[in-house]
Amino acid sequence: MRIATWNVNSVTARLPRLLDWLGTVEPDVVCLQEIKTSDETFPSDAVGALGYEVATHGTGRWNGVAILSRVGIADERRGLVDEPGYQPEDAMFASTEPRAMGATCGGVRVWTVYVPNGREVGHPHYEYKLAWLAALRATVAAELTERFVVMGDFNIAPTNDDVWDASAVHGATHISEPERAALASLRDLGLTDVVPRALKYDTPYTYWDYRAGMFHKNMGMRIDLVYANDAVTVTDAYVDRDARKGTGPSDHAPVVVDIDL
DNA sequence: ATGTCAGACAACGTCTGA
Repeated sequence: MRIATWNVNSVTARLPRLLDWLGTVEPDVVCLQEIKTSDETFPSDAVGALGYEVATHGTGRWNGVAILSRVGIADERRGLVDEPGYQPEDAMFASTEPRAMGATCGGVRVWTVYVPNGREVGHPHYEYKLAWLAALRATVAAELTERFVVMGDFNIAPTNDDVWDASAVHGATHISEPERAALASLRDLGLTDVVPRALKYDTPYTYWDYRAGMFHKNMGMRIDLVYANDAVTVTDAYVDRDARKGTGPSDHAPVVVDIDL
């Protein structure tokens, strides 16, 4: 079975590329992030024409996740256990955002996650990020089944080797010790970081900023991660760097993983 | 590194977020 994760940075803007990519790579299950559509406006018909069932968790302008599957979708669950919300300074209340959902596809319990960015270390959004990761851990702990995979845009580079230049990263988010400790805490549940092959260079980065020619200089980060338990046997994993090339790409490349059941 | 995107709102530019 082939599973994949991709932050598409708007499924509407990316639809032609997404459809081409589905036809070429032929994944069985795809976790999407930053769909930036509501459940009602997700292009389910276009994706469905390729044989995929769709489950979405989106509200519109920002965030949003989805699972596409051609091996069935059951037991959908949206949101985390006691999920924290974000409260901007000018807001009266904190509100939760559509950043996580799970479903059982082809005998594997699959979660797609879009971890909050954090903005800057010490920013309220950074505290939100850490609280959100704690809720993710609690959710995963309660959800662990025989075959389990959580994948998505974690907005954390697990080690300094996963960043082109650790000293240049924005506001030191993505590389801070508390963020990395949150990843380690997830692994402590029995999950393994499935590190993909790079298709070019020796660095399996998954994200390159749109600006300043970062992609062509290979100044990127590995922040799109696949965490699987031991019941999942990985036979191959790669970053589909080709999907970051050309006209109108997302700023993230997909991670594609082949597993034996 | 801060050079690009995307979406919403009401435009034909400005804001927010990444």
